[in-house]
Amino acid sequence: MKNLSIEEEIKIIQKNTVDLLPMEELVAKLKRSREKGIPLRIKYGADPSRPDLHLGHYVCLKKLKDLQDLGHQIVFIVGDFTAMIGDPSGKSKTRPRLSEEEVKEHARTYFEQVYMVLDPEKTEVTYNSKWLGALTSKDVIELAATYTVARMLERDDFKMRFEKEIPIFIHELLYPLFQGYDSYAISSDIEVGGTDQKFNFVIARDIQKYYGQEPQVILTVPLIEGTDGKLKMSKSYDNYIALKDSPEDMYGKVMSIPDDLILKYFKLVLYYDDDELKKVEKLVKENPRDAKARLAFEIVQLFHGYEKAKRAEEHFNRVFRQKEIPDNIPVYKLDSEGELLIDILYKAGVVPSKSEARRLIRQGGVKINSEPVTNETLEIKKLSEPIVVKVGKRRFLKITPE
RNA sequence: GGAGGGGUACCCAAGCGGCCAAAGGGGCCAGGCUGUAAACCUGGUGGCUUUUGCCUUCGGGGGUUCGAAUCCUCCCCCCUCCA
Repeated sequence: MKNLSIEEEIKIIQKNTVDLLPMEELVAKLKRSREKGIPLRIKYGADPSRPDLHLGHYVCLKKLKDLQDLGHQIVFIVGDFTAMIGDPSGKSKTRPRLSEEEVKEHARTYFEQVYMVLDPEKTEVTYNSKWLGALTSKDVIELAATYTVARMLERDDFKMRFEKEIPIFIHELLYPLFQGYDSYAISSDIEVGGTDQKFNFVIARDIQKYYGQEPQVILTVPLIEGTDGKLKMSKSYDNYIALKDSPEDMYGKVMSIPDDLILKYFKLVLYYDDDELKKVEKLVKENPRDAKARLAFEIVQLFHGYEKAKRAEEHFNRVFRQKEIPDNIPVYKLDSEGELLIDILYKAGVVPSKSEARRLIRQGGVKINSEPVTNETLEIKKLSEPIVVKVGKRRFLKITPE
């Protein structure tokens, strides 16, 4: 990697980014890094409020991996202090603040997932409570004096909330400043994040300058839409594909994305280059379903390996294309007295309430051995052999005689 | 500190004494058509109950009333303008 030209290195860094600026500063940093043999410090801040990392995070992690492979130093900041504030970025609401215990717990599971992509040996990890917790009121006031309210309110999400008369709390205005202070605290050379972070990154530059430090370069990666194809992938929209999803779930979720997202996923998740993308584009036009199946396979393979991807694919074809029954389904042992079907579904946790079970039956969404159930009050009595109940498209329950 | 507007189900939003488990839209779920795509059509969307029905819900507490999301009162919260 060391014998790349700066142009080549920049090309790698630039791949799949939205912003990479200012370019001159990046060039200067890279040059100096080479001359002095000191890697650049790459900041990645994580708010440990949601331990489930998804493909949206992956796009970012992959970029960090590029930089790590180029020999730069990833500095991973767990925002344990800022998590107690709640990042207002892209939010329409104030985020709940986390307790210290929650943060610690979340941070642990966070790393498990991060190290699916990054090399733990080469990743520096730190917590921002280390320096933010040490600031005195006087320090905080000094920090707050670096920015004006008007500039802070220029931000899209604040502006939107302001216009829609949704509350903005003072602590939320402080958030970008603290995040900027993080950059100063670790001497960040480049900060990496989604495009929704751009504003925070820009503020960080000002703060670094204020404290007499060379400002960081800003690198943003695109946000990807979730399985609904509309909103950005996020746990709160429940449209995410988690890195920890089972191979089967992951495969199925990819298959449910809208067609016009296929190419984007190939590009951002699988990192296809332009030539490869052209071929995929052709396939998408000719046969979108196959293109998506390939996408699903390759994404599962990326996180779970070939064998499991293969199995996930077979599972999908069997259950959803041939409408057969999957092999691993929950089992419910029937009471010897016999029980109402709705009670069984409720007790087995297949439906959240008995009313829900009733509704589903009424609408033909419940099948026993492929036959729709029409009787809401169907009672399951002694069985000579197990029966399989299908609820909706993907919920199954096997009921066995005692 | 003053004046005004507002808080309704997952979200937006109507209702402003009984016909309100609460219009409409979005989302979501199920069915149809499909490729677990999109679009479209149909139905559903608090809980319990076989139907009747019962219970809990309209920021929170008290009250008026045969009866309250709707009226009164106190409290909490949000927004706007003025200071």
